[in-house]
Amino acid sequence: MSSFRARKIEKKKQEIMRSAATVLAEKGYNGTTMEEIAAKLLMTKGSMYYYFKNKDDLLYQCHQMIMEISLDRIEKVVNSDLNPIEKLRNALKGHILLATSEKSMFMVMGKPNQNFSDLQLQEILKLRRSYSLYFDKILTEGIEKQVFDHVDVKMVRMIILGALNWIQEVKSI
Amino acid sequence: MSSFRARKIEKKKQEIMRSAATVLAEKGYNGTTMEEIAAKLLMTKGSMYYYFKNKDDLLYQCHQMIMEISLDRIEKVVNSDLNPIEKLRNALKGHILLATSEKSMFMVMGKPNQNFSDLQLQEILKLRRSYSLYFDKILTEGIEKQVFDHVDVKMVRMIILGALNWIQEVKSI
Amino acid sequence: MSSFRARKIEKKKQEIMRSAATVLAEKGYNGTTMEEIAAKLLMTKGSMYYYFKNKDDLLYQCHQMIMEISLDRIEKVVNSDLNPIEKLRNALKGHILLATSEKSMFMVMGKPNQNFSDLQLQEILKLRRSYSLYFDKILTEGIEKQVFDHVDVKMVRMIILGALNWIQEVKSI
Amino acid sequence: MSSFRARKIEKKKQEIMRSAATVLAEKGYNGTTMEEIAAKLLMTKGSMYYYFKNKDDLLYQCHQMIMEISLDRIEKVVNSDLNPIEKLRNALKGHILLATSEKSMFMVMGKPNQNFSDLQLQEILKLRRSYSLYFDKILTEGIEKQVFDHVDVKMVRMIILGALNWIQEVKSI
DNA sequence: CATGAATGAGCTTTCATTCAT
DNA sequence: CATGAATGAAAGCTCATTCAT
Repeated sequence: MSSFRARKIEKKKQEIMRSAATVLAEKGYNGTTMEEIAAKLLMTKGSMYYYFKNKDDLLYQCHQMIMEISLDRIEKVVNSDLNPIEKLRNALKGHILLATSEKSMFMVMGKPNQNFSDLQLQEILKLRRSYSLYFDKILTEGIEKQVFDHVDVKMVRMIILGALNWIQEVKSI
Repeated sequence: MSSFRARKIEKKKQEIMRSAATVLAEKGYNGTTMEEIAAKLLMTKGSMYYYFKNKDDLLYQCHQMIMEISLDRIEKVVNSDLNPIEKLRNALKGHILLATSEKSMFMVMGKPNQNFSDLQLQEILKLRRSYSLYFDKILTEGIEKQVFDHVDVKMVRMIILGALNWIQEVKSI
Repeated sequence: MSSFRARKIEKKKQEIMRSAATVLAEKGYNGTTMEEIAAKLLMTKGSMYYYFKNKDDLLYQCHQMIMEISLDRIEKVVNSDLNPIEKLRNALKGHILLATSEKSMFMVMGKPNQNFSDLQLQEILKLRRSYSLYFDKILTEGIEKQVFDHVDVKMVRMIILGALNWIQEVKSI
Repeated sequence: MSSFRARKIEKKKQEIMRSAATVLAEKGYNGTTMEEIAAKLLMTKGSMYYYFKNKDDLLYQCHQMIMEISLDRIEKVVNSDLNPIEKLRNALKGHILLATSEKSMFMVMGKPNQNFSDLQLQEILKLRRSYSLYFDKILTEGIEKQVFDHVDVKMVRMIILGALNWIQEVKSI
C-alpha cells in the first residue's frame, strides 16, 4: 500500500522535477545550478538532496518521467483500432501536444547526459528505442495495408520526428 | 594589408576554433574547459587568451565562422540562375554537406549561449535570420514560378531544416 | 529514587553509546555521522537528540562511560590485599580484557575531541589522570616493598600502557 | 634530467606536506580543511590543487614521504656491521628521533585513511610491512647470535613499537 | 517520544582568468 | 608569444541540528 507519506513525497518530487526541467531546458545541465532550481521552489539547496541523490539523479528521473508519459500515450494510440492514417495523425498530435505542454520536460531529453551511469544510460536508450518502435509500427502497418507508400521506415520516422523537434525552437506562434 | 603576422594569427585562431568546436559540440559550453581545448592542441590554457579575449569570445567566433561559411554557400546558390527546384536541391545538399563535414562546428550553433553579450547575441541572430531568409527566398521564388505548391513558407522552411537537423543525431548510416 | 522511566532512558542511552562507539572507533569523530549511528539502531537521526544534547555530548558520555568502568576495576585491584606483583598482573589483565571486550569504546578514547568544551575536557583529563595514578600507585608500592626495581614510575607506566595500546591495532591473533 | 622547475615543484610539495601534517596530526583527516592547510602557508585553497589531485592524495603522499625516510634510515642500520644490540639501539634511537623531530608527519601515519583507494592502501601497507620486517631482522639476528633471549619476534616487536608510539602522546619532557 | 522534513553552514573541488617571467 | 603558477568565485554535496506533527 503506497502510504499517504509515500504519495506526498512523490508529489513533491514531481514538483521539483517540473521546476528543474524549466531551468534545465533553458540553460542545459552544466549551466543549471541546484541552487537555482531550489530557489524557484522557495526551497534550499540542501532540501533537494532529501529527494534526489544528486544532480545526475534529478536529471535522470526527469528523463524517465517524460518518457513514461510519452510511451503511455503512444501505446494507447498504437493499440487502438483506428486506421494507420488516423493513428499517425493521433501520434503526431500527441507528440506535439506533449512537446508544447511539457515543453521544458521535453527539451531536457535533448541530449542524454554524459554524467549518467552506464545503467542509467541504458535504461534511457531503451525507453527511447521503445518510442521509436511504436512509431515504426504505425508506419509499417500503414505500408502493409497500402495506405502509405513503400518508404524506408526508419528514415521517414527520423525525418518526421526531426521536423517535429523543430517546434521547441519556435518562440512564439 | 593583412601582414604575414596577422595571417599567421588568423590561421592559429581557426585551428583553435576547429578544435574547440569538437569538444564544445560533444560536451556543451559549460561542460567544456579551456584546459581541455588547449590540451588537444598541445597548448596551455594561458596561451589561448592571446587569441581570444575569453571563453565566450571563443564560442562566439565559432558561431560566426560557421555561419559565415553557411551564408557564403547558400548565397551563391540563391544568386545562381538555376531553377527553384535545383536551387532547393543544392541548398539542402550544401546544408547537409556542411552539417556532416563540419559536424562539430555545426552542433556548436545548436543553442546561442546565454553568456553572450546582447551585442553578440544580436549579431548571431542576424546571421541566423539571414540564412533563413535565403531559404525562404528559394521557396518563395518556387511558389511564384508555380513549381512549388502554395505553402506557408516559414512553416515549411522550419520543417525542412528541422528534419535536416536530425542528421546530427544519427551516429552511423 | 530513579524512576522506572529514568532507568529505561539510561538503558537506551547506553545502547546508543555502545553502538556509537563501534562507528566512532572505526571512522573517528568527524568521519561518523549521526545518521550512521542511528541507522545501526534502527532509529532516526532526530530521535538521538532526545537522549543526547548533541554529537559532542554523545562522544563525551562515551568517554565518561568507559573511563568509569576502567576506574572501577583498577580501583578494586589497587585496594585489594594482593601483593604488588599480583596487583600489576591483575591491572594489566583488566586493562587488556576491557581493551578487547569493549574494543570500540576503548578506541574512542584515543584522542579527546577538540570540540569538547573546556569543562568537558577538564573532566576527562581528570579521570585519565586518576587512572594513571592508580597504575603509579601499584608501581610505587612495588618499589617500596622492593619487589620491583627502582625505576622511573611515570616512564615505566607510559611504556607499559603504550605497549598495551598496541593491542588495538592487532586485527587477529 | 629533473629540471630546475621539477625540483622547485617538489620543494613546494614538501613544504605543503609538512604544513599539512601539522594540522592533520592535530585534528585528524576529517577535522582538517584544505583551507586551513593553505592558510598556514599563506596560500589559497585553490592553489593546493595545483600540487595535489585532492585531499586524499595529499594525505597519501604524506604517508609515503615519512615512510620512505623511515625505511631509508632503518635500512642503513640493518645493513651496517654493528652487533645486534647496537643495531637495535640505533634503530630505536632513529625511530624516536624521527618520531620527535617529524612529530606531525609521524602522527599522520597513525591510521591509514579510509578514503584511500585500494591501490594506495596496498602501497602503504607494503611499506609498513617492510619497516616491521627490518625490525624483525634485527631481533632474529640477535636471537641467532644468542645475544637476545629466544622470544616471539613479532610479539616483541609490537610491544616495542607500541611502547615507542606512546612518545607522541607526551606533551613535554 | 519518535520522526519526516527542512535548513544552513561548511567542506571539497573545479575552472576561467590573470600575470610575472 | 608562451607558460607556470596562483587566485577566487562558484558549484555540488554533506550533515548536525531543529521542529511541527
